[in-house]
Amino acid sequence: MPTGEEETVDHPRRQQVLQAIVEDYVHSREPVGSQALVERHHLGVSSATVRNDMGVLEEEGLIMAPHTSAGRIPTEKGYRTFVDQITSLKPLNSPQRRAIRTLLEGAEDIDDVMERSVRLLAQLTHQVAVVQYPVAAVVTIRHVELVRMDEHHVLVVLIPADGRVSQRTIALSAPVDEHVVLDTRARVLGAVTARAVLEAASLLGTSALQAPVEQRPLLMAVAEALQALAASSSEQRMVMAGTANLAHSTGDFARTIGPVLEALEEQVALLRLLSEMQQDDRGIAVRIGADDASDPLVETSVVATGYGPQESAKVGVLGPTRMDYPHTMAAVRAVARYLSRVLDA
Amino acid sequence: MPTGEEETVDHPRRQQVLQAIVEDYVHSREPVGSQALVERHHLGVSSATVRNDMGVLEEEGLIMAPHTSAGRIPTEKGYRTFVDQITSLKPLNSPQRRAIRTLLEGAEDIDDVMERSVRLLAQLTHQVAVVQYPVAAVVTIRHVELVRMDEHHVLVVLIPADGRVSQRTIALSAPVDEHVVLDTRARVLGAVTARAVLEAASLLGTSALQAPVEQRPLLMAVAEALQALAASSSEQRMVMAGTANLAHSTGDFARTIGPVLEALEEQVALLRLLSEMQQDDRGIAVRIGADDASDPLVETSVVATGYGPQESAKVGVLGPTRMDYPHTMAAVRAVARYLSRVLDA
DNA sequence: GTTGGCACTGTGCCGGTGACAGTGCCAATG
DNA sequence: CATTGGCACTGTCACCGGCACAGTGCCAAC
Repeated sequence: MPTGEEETVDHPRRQQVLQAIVEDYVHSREPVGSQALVERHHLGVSSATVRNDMGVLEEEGLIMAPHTSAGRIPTEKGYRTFVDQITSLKPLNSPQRRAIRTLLEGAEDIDDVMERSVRLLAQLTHQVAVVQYPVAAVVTIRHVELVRMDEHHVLVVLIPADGRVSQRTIALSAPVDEHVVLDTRARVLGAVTARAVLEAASLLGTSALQAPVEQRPLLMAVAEALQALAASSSEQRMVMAGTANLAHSTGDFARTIGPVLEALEEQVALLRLLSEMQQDDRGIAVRIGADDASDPLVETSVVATGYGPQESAKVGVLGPTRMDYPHTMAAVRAVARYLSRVLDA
Repeated sequence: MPTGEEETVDHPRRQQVLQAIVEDYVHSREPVGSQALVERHHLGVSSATVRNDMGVLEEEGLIMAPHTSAGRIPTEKGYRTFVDQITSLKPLNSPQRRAIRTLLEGAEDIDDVMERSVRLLAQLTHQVAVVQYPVAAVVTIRHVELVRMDEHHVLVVLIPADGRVSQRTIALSAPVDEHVVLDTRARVLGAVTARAVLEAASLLGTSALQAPVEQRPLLMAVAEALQALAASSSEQRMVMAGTANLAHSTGDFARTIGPVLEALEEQVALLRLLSEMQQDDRGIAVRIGADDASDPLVETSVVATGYGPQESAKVGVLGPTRMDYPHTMAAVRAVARYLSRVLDA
């Protein structure tokens, strides 16, 4: 990096100008000019000086002008450095905090908690909110129920101690009798109750060899099912709310709403995206725009953070790149904290 | 009704004109004029005659002109009579039928069936599709599991014979011990297994009186929970897909997309709407537009039908009033039939 | 009842014009 | 050297008149 050119990062006023541009643009949705800047923010200089600074900022690729004689709007890189220079998030105001507390503490079960959190976050940020179900830690099995649906299908219901019930249907190539299912059920119950899920799965696999031959296929299948349930259990589930907020963002974004909605329906991809995002030192991950234009999430940003055990489950917000980052980050963090607290209790 | 005026319903060519207008408008999204009409559809008359017919249709409120010298577009009432005059739905073409069959028959469990159906229907119609979970008929209880979460909360898991597992957390005012939960669990299991859900609930309520006093509050609560589960079980759940298709509908509808998305998130209201719709003699219910403008679903239509036992669960499609009704109706009916078949097996 | 003809009308599409906002540059200043 | 006021330059937008166009409504004729 040539030392001859001064970096904006080391130039307080230019930083301030960038910040002012971002704030004004986010709030007005219109390109912001030098004069409007000196009026609204009391930087102690004239508009000409600001123009010079804006020229430098444009060279650095932090802002751009839609056309020759218009104001400037932040680029993705501009948002990036704006977000990076935020050191402290101002906490939510007390009515909002109270809303979070009363809402989340009134929840009845885990589904209710998820539902309420995601709605709350959507309302707080006026964006699309997503909350991933917390990962089931290593929990012990409370009960396993086998239900014979027809001669080729048996339903496995897994009830762990934490109440996060899950189920899976297994298909058998050979028909299975009701009494075989019942016998197997008894054997399974005896073997796995009070054990950890994964441990139980392998245990069943080996114990299948000592079982009567007619139970073996079913036992093997149950072991497999348990393994699958343990692996892909509810951390692959998520709830979402506030998609209607996408419609509020006018202008260009209205044209990108289609791809975004599609992306939101692909929950698998969305979950992957959330878990791949790297949290920064503030404990919040912010993804701004997309690297290539083929990405359905062009012009949209994601603000996310973890919560729960090891912050492994994600809670996040998705909206246009032109969003109120400080507020969104504060809201996401607040909801994540309350979620962690509620789940811990 | 004055016999002097002839009703369009009894006037074959006017019906034909209405039909042609609807078809052209749905496909072109532009007001359709008299000349274009005689060119594309071979009605054996001149454009002037068609103009006369259109005049009558407009008087009857079936079509309207956006302004003096433009073509006509159907009104909601126009769509209504258009839909009503459809007597037979032409079945889907064979690739589409094959797609339905292979997709639905490859499903693993009930959730998978729902998920696949709704995606399929969305893709088939290019609209938003919704599928309600089939109502649990009067099924017998396979198993009930009680899990003590903390001293004030117990999770009730209900496993009916049809595999439609459901759960509910109950809150107790007085703390409850682990061994009380276990004892109660045994009592509940003995009392309710193999009984119908509702029957079991009332049974528990009465038998609570003979139980040890420390079990009574829990027993009562469990009875309540079972009752609630039976009433509001999974028929209150639904899946949805294709919201991105809302964005494709350009023009005015783009402005109505916000309220529609909001309405879609209010699943309770949506389910109520679906079940309140009256199926006609073809077995399909079509709601066109909203009666009053305050309804979020202005300019949107719903095509729905029932499936499963007594056609009690609903499957439907939601889109702009300007939609391809015959095709949508055919697709909805086809998916509903395959759903009924798959669930029956 | 149907048809050709014709006047009428609202819309969309130019091309031109003026107000406006905001820039870039320059010369002057501390 | 950073800052400043001044000024010419330049895209955008809104407005306007004219014009082609699509489509209607009406009428007289068949």
